[in-house]
Amino acid sequence: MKQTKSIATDKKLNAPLPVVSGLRLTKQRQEVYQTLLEKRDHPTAGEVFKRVRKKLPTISLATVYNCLEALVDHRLVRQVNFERKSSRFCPNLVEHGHFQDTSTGKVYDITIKDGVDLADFINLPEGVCVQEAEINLRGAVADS
Amino acid sequence: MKQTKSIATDKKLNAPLPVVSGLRLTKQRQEVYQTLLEKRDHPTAGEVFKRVRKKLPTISLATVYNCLEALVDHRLVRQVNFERKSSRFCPNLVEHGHFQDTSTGKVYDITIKDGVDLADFINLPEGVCVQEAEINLRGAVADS
DNA sequence: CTGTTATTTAGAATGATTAAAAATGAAGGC
DNA sequence: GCCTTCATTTTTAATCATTCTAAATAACAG
Repeated sequence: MKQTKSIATDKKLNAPLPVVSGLRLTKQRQEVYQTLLEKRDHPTAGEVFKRVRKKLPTISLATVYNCLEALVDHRLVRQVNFERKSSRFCPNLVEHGHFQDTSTGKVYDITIKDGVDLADFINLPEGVCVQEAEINLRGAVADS
Repeated sequence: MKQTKSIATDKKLNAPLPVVSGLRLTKQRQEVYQTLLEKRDHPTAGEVFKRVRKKLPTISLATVYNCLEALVDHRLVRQVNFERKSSRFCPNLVEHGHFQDTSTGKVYDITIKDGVDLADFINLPEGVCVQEAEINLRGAVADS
């Protein structure tokens, strides 16, 4: 029984920031990452700052920006931009798009149909190699 | 001979800004719109400002922003955003996406295959009505 | 444990965009 | 065509998110 709660599991719960070459492990980065995992509502840097401060009251906003940048650079987090508003951050690494409800501003992940490839629906010019693809939708949600 | 150069033709060449309800016709708006039509390289507001000043040397940057906003609001121009960089502007009203060459920063229109619909490749949740769709790609172009 | 080097911090600086207020000009009615 | 009204333009200042700077701190290697 005790065995079922393995160290590995604990690590996964409390320190899930993967060890990646070139990314030094700091408590700020771990907490920022943990915060993104805990509530996947696509928070802005300012929102992440507010949440992380509950655990690390002395963290600075610049550090939150630094951490988010490091996580994005190392492909552990995706940065989502809608219309030059504040960037939002998303720990979902599965290829997906985003939908923003124009009345609430809330952002939701949109999954892509299985087996669909970019080249299936857009005309890519010769010789281009797509490194990042962003699909951002905005619209209304029927209130139910 | 004089007749062949009709008023209608002149208007089309020099004042192609469509008359749209609620959009008052000003020389600033006409020139901004004309500038976007003349060189479809997705200029930023600052770039538009530089170009328009050649025709209207007294126009202000704020006016360029105002004009672009008016054109976008009236759906005569599309605003294209890549990664919180300066917005770019595009007079192509046909549904299309954009590709940015990461080495030059240049932005190109990407056409969507005929008859393809959003719902064909993404899973849209029940009750959502998509009002705007943005497809932004970034990558490299093989030099030839 | 110690040195090296990246990271964090606080604060200032930047850059794109927007706002405010006064001056100007477009469109409709006479 | 002229007047009136209200939107638009202009200049300037302000805002906002984000980035930079320099000093203090903390990871990680050895």
